[in-house]
Amino acid sequence: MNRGVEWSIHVLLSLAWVDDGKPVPTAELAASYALPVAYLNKQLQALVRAGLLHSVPGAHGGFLLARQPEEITLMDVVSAIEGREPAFQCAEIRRQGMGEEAPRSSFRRRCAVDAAMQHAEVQWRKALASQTLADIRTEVGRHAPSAAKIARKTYGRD
Amino acid sequence: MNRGVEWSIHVLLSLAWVDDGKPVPTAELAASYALPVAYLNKQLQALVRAGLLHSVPGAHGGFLLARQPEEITLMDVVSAIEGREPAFQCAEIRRQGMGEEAPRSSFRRRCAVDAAMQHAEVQWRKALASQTLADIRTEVGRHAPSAAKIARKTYGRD
DNA sequence: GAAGAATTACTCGGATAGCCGGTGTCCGAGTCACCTGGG
DNA sequence: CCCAGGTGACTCGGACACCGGCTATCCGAGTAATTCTTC
Repeated sequence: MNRGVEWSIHVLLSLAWVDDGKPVPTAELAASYALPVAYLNKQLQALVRAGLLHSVPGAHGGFLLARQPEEITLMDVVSAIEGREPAFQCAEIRRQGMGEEAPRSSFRRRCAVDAAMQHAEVQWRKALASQTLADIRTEVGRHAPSAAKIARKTYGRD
Repeated sequence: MNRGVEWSIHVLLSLAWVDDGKPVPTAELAASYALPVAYLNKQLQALVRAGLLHSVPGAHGGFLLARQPEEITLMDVVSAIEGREPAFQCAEIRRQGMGEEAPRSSFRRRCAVDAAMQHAEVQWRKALASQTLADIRTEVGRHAPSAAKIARKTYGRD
């Protein structure tokens, strides 16, 4: 899985903690987690295209959440970075070879291998879609209440 | 996801259909699905290392199942080809930056982001582990009963 | 005709290139804040 | 003192290299069947 997924989730969490209406530039976000600035910016652009972030160009610009944390799921983040195509892609190799002896009707139904693999992938997607940014924010706040305050201080919001 | 996963599942299914104790060479398996012979052989070697296949060297050699189809899950196949490391790997970037201001105790518990991602991945693994080769064989046999016969004929077992 | 050894054909196994996508970097377009000069 | 224009700095956005892993291929090691020679 792409590295940008982890980066994106942490950055979105930071933006959820700040939440003062002012955009946060990539440089500050990158410094918070010791990440390469330009490459993180590339990932954030993907989040903008996916509608998760809103970008403000120009001086004192930056990024801010485009939706409420309750409306952003982990599935949204993964889809934005990794794309929406399934990891397992059936190439229908069952149709090849076999001397073309199999009757056409055999291929009416979906490939059973594909169905089984997609079923597992759906379970994964459902688990990701059921967890929102707000959920994680709450979970972190329960065991590390200082995280939010540190975030605001790091980004000079206090 | 690696192409070899799809290939492996179909090949293992074919071997489950033949099931006459005689090994099937890579060349015949590859011809069945119009796959590159040498590369398929490489994937099958991975299945041998994982204990799913048994290889017979020399003339009239080939591969045969090392376990009963009921004892081979899709998780086994995916692990054999893709490895056992999780797709999402937490780099603990939360520890970086932030000016090292966060108290050590904050990092005692596992990273919430990692926990959430791993939870989803576990759902995926459970779905894969719950489906065996025998299940898929049954499913295919229900809607395409000729598959088994064609397989045996293709590999010259009739 | 039978037995044994050499030969041949066949198959797995690992070592060796090619290529695509993720990773990382750099520079230009656009925007805002600040400074300066004039009224 | 107030305002307008110009200047500068800052940030996003897309275009340009680099690299590791998947993809693909080839050749050697090992084995079984076959053939030939000899008794």
